[in-house]
Amino acid sequence: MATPANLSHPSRADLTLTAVLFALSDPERLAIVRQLRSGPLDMADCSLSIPDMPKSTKSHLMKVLREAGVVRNEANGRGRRLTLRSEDLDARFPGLLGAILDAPAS
Amino acid sequence: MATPANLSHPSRADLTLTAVLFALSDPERLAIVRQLRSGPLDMADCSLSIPDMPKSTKSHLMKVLREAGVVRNEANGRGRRLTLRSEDLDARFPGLLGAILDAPAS
DNA sequence: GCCACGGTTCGATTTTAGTTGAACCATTGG
DNA sequence: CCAATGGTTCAACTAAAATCGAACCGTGGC
Repeated sequence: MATPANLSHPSRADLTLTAVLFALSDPERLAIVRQLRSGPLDMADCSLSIPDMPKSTKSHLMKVLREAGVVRNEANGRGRRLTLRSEDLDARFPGLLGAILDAPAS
Repeated sequence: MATPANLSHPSRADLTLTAVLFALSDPERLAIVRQLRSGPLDMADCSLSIPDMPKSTKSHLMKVLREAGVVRNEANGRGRRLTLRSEDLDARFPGLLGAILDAPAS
């Protein structure tokens, strides 16, 4: 199951535009999402701009993305598998995720 | 010219995705932008969810939108004319504005 | 010219978000 | 079973954003 307690994810119907926009308005979080575009990734494998970021900070970034419904975070062995919730996002906000991910990386 | 000093607007090339997303991640600001979709509006005419909001607060909302490059704010008589910078946004982030404005109002 | 109107700006305060160490928890490897 | 790995959670702190009154500024009406 999960490492410590199962993490809660909002259902598709509960996604709100403003929460999604907010989650993606941080460069670090956006960079994470960009990495997930090509498929799920183990959390340990997703690289950050600050390589020696404390794990609690990294975990917090993931929490914001998860609570906004952008990312699914499930246990996988002793680590965590991160998945972009593209289908849910596309269903509720058509074209949004694509437009954001296609935008210049800046 | 302007009412008090000319307001500065970022040029198209200086727009950043994260600043735009942040500006639109607030429900009040997003509501303003939705009103501007059908054309420019005098600031006094754009309604807010809180009708008796202090003018300094309203002005601050506009500032965030302006500094992110979402809205142009120019003097017009003794008031202010607000314009959505759709062309600039579309040029730099194709599809983004449309996807956001087409999303459910929530 | 003067005053009311619509807005911006400043500064102080409150609110919200980010950061991080420490404690804790499952899982896997040995 | 034990220790290391990979992550979450909590609490305390710092940083950033929102709020709003007061002072101020152009413009237009009179």
